[in-house]
Amino acid sequence: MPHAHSSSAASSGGDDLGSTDEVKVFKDEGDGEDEKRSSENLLEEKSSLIDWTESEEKSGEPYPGKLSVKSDLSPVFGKFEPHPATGFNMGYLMAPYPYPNGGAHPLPVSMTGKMGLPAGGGLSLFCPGGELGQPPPAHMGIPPPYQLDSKLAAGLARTPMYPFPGGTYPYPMLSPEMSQVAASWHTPTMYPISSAASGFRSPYPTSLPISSSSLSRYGIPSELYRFSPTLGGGLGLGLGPALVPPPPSKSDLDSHHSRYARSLEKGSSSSSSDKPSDSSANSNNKEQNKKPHIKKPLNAFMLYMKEMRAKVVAECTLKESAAINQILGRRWHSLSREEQAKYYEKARQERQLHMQLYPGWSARDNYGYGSKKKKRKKDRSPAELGGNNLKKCRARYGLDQQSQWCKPCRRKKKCVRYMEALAAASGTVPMPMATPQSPCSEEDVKLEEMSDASSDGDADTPLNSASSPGALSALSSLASPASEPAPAPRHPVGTNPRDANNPLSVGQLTSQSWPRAAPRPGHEVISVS
DNA sequence: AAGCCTTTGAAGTTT
DNA sequence: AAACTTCAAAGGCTT
Repeated sequence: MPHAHSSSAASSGGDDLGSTDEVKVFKDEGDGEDEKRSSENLLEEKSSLIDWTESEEKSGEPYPGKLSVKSDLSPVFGKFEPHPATGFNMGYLMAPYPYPNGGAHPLPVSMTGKMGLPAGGGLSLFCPGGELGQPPPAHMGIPPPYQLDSKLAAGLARTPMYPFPGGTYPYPMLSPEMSQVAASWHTPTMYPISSAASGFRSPYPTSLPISSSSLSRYGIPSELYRFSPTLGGGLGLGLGPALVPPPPSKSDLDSHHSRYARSLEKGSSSSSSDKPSDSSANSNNKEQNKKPHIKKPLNAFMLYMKEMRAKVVAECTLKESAAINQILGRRWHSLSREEQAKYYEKARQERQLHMQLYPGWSARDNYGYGSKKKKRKKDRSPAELGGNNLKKCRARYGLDQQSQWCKPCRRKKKCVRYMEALAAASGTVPMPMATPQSPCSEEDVKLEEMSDASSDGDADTPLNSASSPGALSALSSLASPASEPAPAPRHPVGTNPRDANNPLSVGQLTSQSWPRAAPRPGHEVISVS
């Protein structure tokens, strides 16, 4: 992520751990020190998380003292210290960081009323007890745009797909240990589960011992490993070569690769992935065109997303992956280090297993896979980007009468939602929500453009001019209209954003995934005329 | 049908 | 070395 790098490089001395960089993005001049401390803490913590797994990997000594959570060498990977009823697996059902207003969401009750949302308790904005149970960055003072999806509002009545209340675990017959495993099964069941034969689209229960989940992902029948006396128990210890069962024969792998590749081909649904090819000629062509594709091992966040997505979908009534991913990104940041460590460790094992299975594989192999790789923004010509940006911006003012969104605006929904958020935050009468007559406002357009310019990393774009102290304030005024009181301090003094006891800190911590429309330094507001 | 969106992280490439 | 890019998952949405 270019913006991540740029910001981290500018502020953290290059220790790019990705997720913390933008914590600084919204910092106030006044509390820079605190923020710096917080951010450094984050960097430190996160890097220690990584070091922790890496050092273990290198030393062969399991978790040399940094964390005790892996002291249990149970065959069930991920058997960390059990969480209470609101622990990791289910903890998101309860807002871990209650809002000062006592509600389950960050908006004042009065504001929810203005937004036409149910005021008070039970149902938080759109994501009961879930992501939206976490405070937004204090500087915003408004709920995340995705909360304001009109679709979401329409979906408020949706029955949770996971109706069991927190604390009532759906697997009462299982031992606590197995319950944890079962919990990890829970999410994947949200997805269509292919047959074992089609295991390439397996539910991939990432909390399961890697022996089944990862193997199925890589197309290796778990049966090959299931009875390994070492693999499961070794998971917490890292997978030394001795612990890894002999990989399948080359023919096995080839077969699996092919299946895997087929099942993962863009456009081929999981349901059809294992059907015999209707046309052998077509099949052959495809096979020729697209070499067996060994996918990258999932990183920690991907594993987390895979595990949590369905739950978020169920809770928030959102279905769009982009919005879900934003939520998951925030949740990821709100995880404790132990919780994140679980996923870092899983990811490490994923990589290790992947290495064992595909010794010669390189991520490079997948570059440009299937030639599908779209013409990314940054690959586009200046004419496509910078040169036309202003035109695009102008075009954004045009209305698409058939659509409820501005047609030229890529993040249409967000535009509308952002406007709604602004209206709600300012206490003004919201503009018509998501009606065919609702354009993106100028402010919205500016925010979108700045966001685009930033994420595009397009230095030639006029929007991406040199950084200016005025940009932040200008944007601040956009996010927080003049009629509104000044936003809360972005970072409370002396708080560690990672500190779960610090309710405000979480939102700041997660500001990276917080609204794309949010301002970033280094981008001036320019008027689009 | 192909690509976008959106997230973080790993690993690759480029500067 | 730092910056930048690609790709992992996901599914609704747009073109």
